[in-house]
Amino acid sequence: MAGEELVEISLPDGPRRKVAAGSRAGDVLRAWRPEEAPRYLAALWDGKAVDLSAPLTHDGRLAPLAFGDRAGREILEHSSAHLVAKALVAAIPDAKPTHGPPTEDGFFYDFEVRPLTPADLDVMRASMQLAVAAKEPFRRREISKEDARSLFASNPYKLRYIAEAPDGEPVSVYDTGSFTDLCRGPHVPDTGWLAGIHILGTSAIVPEEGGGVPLQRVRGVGFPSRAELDAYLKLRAEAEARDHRGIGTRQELFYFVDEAPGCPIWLPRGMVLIHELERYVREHLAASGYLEVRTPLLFARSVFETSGHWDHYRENMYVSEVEGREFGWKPMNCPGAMLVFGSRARSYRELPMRLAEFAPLHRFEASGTLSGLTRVREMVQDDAHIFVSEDQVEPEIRVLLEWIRQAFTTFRLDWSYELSTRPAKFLGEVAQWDRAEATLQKLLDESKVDYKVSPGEGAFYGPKIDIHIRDSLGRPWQTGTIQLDYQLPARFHLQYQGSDGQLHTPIVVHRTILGTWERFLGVFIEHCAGRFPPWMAPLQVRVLPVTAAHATGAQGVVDELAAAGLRVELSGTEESLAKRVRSAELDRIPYVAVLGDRELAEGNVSVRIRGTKESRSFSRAEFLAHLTERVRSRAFDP
RNA sequence: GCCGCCGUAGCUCAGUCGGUAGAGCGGCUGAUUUGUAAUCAGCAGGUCGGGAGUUCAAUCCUCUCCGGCGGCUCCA
Repeated sequence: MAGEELVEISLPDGPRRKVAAGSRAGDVLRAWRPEEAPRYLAALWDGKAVDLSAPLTHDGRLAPLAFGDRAGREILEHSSAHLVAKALVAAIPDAKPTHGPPTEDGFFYDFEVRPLTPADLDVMRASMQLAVAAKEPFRRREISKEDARSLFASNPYKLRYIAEAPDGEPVSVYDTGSFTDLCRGPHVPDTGWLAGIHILGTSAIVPEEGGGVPLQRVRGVGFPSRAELDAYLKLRAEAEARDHRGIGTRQELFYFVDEAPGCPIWLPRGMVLIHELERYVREHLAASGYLEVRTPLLFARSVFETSGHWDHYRENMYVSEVEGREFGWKPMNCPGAMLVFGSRARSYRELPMRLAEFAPLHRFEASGTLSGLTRVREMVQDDAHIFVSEDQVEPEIRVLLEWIRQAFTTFRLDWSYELSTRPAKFLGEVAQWDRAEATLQKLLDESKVDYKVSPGEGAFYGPKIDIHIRDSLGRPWQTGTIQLDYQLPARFHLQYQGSDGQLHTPIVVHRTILGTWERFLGVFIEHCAGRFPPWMAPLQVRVLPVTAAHATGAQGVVDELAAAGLRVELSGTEESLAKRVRSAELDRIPYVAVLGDRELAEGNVSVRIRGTKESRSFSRAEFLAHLTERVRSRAFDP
């Protein structure tokens, strides 16, 4: 071994080291920063993630990866998936592992195996903990494709991956104790790194390709330590406490009955939320040249045949038969808007013609997809259809993008954009689609926002820009949408007379801003944890007289605030003040005003503002001014 | 729709290894008149999601239907 070759390794921030060729990445990193090395779980070698045990055989750049790095986290999640596979195969030997990638916030591993029971998971958890304690190394081996084929002879999924690997090159496998998995790697050094592994659940999935054999997916998260897992589980439990379904019940906003699955029953307090959203949107409509219409909920089948819904959306529609004639419950407002535009001759002077409609829509969503308010069968959109000429498309959409920005900022939501393009089932011509997609893309680029492109996800009549917001558990939901449609106006034979005297077909921009009241509120309730901004709060002020002797004086304050249009109520005095304060706090009421001898003598109110423990003294006039300002400005916090 | 789990009082949940059920909160009544997150006492609420089967007996076991939850797929 004398006279061994040296290779030059460049480390982050510049230092270079000459080390023996074949030195392990982990050893070089440890020599470089011994105190931080225990956090390193893998390495980047010339930009490619490798095991710490990877030999460095040529000159190159080396950098450490820790759990805090995106790539490092993915390696740990992926290694956790391996540990799940090891545990599951140990528990159920004929299980066939398929693949187990990291995801945005964890990992999953899919298996061809009988449905898993909670007892299976208990067995797996115990076996995983044993493996963690044993610190079993992830040992990489490179073997020929032939050897791999015989090793995985009983697993068609692995055989397919082997077949897809380049010929003539070895494939890598990793041994973890007695378990061997085909895998490109890299992995954490040993299972001791997976002390924070946790199975979140299992579900059946139908693989995209393959012969329709359902697979069982085990989902989980991995952390380098138990403490980090506990912190994650605590955050998750807090997120679950914000679940809009629980808040809806506790605050009596809405509920569901078995007899109307997917159709929320809105209670008086929930209706306040809807009315405030409507008011908010209508203010914008009034300021932006919209006209509001109302069109039928039921249309004869022929209308939907014209619109294309009958061919393209029928499986999601409710249909009724009356006097032998088929009617469809509208799943969208577009057909009605088309009829309104076509109800008489139109001039270019009427464009852009912006028709808004807040009508109940019915969509038959598959039973398994329903989910509280976020996925329902009866919904109301803040919908509008804007009829424009070709040169009005871009300015109109620019205004919409700006309105979306403003609206979601008001609600302090994080939103993201998605550009969805031509689906497999589509109307019209490819060239027109391409042009429409290019227009939307250009406008998004121009507004300098990040967006994701989702090929094939467009509506059947046109491409769209969708807005997504996330619920408390991080699940994304589509809300606002801007859809560019060259198809429906033509199908409805809509025309307007241009300044050139010729007849032209208008283009339609379908758009919602908040999406549907239902889904928007579902997500927003979780976002604000039921602590609604004062302008939305079902009850804005509760006035608490200290004793019955103060009730009359308190009523005066209630009357004063109510006269100013505020939602205010007087509490009884049957319960202790402390109890009533607590109740108001639990009801998430933004302002609690206490009136006793002191306040009545001085003409003040003691106000407890939601989110603060101490009360603040206001004169009555100050309190009213404060409230009306917060409400009028639609401030997020009281 | 698919897979798994779940369904007990208005809400949150306990319980019965098969012998028709209990708590807390909420509600009602009474006493207390209260100074910023729970005053005390009493009372009323349930054919244990629906139906069928097994059994002397089913809320509990089996089947089925309905609904919910987590995923898959789909979507505002």
